[in-house]
Amino acid sequence: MTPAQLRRRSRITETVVEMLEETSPDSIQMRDVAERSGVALGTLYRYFPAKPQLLAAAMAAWNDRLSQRLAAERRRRPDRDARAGDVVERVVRLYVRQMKAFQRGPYFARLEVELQTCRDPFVVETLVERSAVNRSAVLEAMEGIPAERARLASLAIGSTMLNSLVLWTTDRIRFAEALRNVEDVCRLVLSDRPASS
Amino acid sequence: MTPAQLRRRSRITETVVEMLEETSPDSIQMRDVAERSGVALGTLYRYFPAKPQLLAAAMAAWNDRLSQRLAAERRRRPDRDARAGDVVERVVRLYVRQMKAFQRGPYFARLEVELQTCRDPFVVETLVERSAVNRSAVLEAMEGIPAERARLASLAIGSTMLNSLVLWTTDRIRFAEALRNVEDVCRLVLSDRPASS
DNA sequence: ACGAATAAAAGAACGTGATTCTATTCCGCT
DNA sequence: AGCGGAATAGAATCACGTTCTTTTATTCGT
Repeated sequence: MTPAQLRRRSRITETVVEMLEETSPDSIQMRDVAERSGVALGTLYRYFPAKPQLLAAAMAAWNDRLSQRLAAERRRRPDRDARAGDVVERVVRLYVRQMKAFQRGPYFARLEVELQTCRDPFVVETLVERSAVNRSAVLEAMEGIPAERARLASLAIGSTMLNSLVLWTTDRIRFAEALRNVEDVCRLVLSDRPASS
Repeated sequence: MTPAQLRRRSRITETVVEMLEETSPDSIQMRDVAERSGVALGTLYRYFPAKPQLLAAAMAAWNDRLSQRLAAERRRRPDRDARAGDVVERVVRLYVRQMKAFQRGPYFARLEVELQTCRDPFVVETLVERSAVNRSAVLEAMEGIPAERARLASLAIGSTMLNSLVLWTTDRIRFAEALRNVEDVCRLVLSDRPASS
């Protein structure tokens, strides 16, 4: 892929990211994406053979942007590092950060849900990659917890986060409740609790 | 609603349930539903103003059928009652049963996921109703656990179940793993565990 | 620097499936 | 009998993703 092509490609995904800041994934049309990113419809389809793949790529771009911001933040304030504080605190911080990002970009939350439930193999592939990256961050924050238990805990927390996003984006709960769900489940699965709490 | 209309309505939903036994929700077409249930397309739309509502109604019908079967089973084998065994056992039994039902009807699993992420207010309404019914069954099985903790536990387990269904239906894990996820999370959130497990 | 190849542009055309509309016929009721 | 609300049958509409066609740049090997 030539540099010009890479530029074109990322111009497209950036356009979609911009659009997702103000509209929902399913009201974004391929035509509009092509137009707004100054590319012909055929070209758009050369780069992204189907809409879900385009959206998945945009989601990945958004994610990368956030990771970079996170890394920069860490350099500035090492006290918020994934190693600061006790396990529960660290993990909560990690997930709360993700939730807050979704709060700022509700259409990204919808998209996340849509992609998670998407059967397109290409999309699944990008999901698997993203979850691998994510897993390592979570396991880092859970350092000190036995592997099997960490796996289960992150499954439970991740599932709760996704479910809370679903409930939030379908107006069944408010964002504050969604956030609290995630925090509470973190504590539930991570804290050693006395035999009768 | 006249009895004839009730009959017509349930003939439609039964047709959809039948179809869901062999095809995925999105390859079910409104035309076919109308035809197979011996009703005109316009009539179908009179009863169900949009496809998701029809699917939601079918899901509800399937659910009811299962609950009835469950109730019958209980009458026959009281040892499997929601009150038999310790808490963990009871809750596990409850969720495993649901998972197995989805295993038998994989397209219902897909539909469940699709409905959960659906924004149509009518669909959300039926979901809320179903979750209320479900909540009471879960709380019954969790008798003896403090209310707040029970709420959290069922949130975590329910979320894990949904997420596992998603992972399964998108071929990211096998059914056995999905099942194990749910069981393991049940144990994780329900058992009192020693301070260093 | 020249002529294939390959990529991009521009936009028309296609296809699918949900939804809506129209004209007609049927039923239950008084 | 006769009125009004269902139901029928099926055509018509519509939105959008996807594909195709034609024309115009680029790229690249030599």
